Amino acid sequence: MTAPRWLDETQQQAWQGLLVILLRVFPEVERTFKANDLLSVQYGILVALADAPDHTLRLTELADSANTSQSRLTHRLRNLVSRGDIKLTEDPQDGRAKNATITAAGKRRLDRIAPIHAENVQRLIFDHLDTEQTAALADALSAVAVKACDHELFKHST
Amino acid sequence: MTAPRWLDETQQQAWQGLLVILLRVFPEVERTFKANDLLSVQYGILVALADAPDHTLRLTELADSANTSQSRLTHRLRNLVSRGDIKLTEDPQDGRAKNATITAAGKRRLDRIAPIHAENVQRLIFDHLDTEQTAALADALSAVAVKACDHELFKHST
DNA sequence: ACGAAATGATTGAAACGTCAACCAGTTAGG
DNA sequence: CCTAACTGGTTGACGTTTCAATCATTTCGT
Repeated sequence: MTAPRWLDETQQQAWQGLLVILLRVFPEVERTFKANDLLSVQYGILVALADAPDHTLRLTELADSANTSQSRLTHRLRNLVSRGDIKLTEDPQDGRAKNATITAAGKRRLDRIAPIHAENVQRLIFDHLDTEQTAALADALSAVAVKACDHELFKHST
Repeated sequence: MTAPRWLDETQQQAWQGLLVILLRVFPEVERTFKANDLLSVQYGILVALADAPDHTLRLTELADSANTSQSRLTHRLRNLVSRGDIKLTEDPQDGRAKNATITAAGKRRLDRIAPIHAENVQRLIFDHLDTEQTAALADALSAVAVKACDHELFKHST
């Protein structure tokens, strides 16, 4: 085994910032969603479908778009389907697969909540950053995000 | 009501990055903690105590240091105490309050896991950023974090 | 074509987080 | 003093997340 790669001071500051956002900011965002009978994950699901061609996505693709596990998707889909925000249809090509489609009602709910959510994010995050900081943040975070979506990364390295 | 403050393209990119980190990277970090009989929240608790003068903190301060609610702290403290990583003592000054102290065993567990965690964070986050990006990230995130810890922010504005 | 492996999706149990209600001890007002 | 309001902390119930096990369907190897 080699020497531990400790975080330097700057890295610690960045990591601590992420922790604060995870543990303080996101829960606040979640509370707003809950006040509108939604979870942030469900919001992500609705957004992914609204942006998809034909308002439809195979469940596996949907899970990937919404950054969730399949099982979490199944669980969260339950209420959305029973409530009529999303419709499920079996894929004619592949007997295992299902397609999810956002309904008009689902689209309406999304449109109602989206501006509230946007305001929330502005208030909690971007109101405290100038243009340069925001650009730098987008640059750094998307670099990390791109790699995180390369699933290779998660097959523990040697 | 006024016009919605939609996120511009850069802001969306930044926000999407945060979501990927929340929904993909943090769970991966959490799995590593779990493999060592710990939750990330508990790790935060142990770190806060290890860094505190006398290895001791009042529970309210501990909750704040670890970015958790009091009730979550209580719940997560249970195992840590019963397992001997932390000791609770009643405050002599204030009959309501309690102090938490990290024990030698707790410190040992922390020291065992810290390097694994550091390696994980490097691999998942900082290995994909150069020095400038890391500095910019630290700058922006800590600006957001500082504000998030001003609790005023969370008393929904008018 | 036939069985084995892989894929798409669901299930259920156990652990976790949240929230509101609560208890106990302390502070402050009259 | 005595009670009301407040603070520190705990509890329990409910909904969510995770994880491993499962089922059905499709693909692959030979």
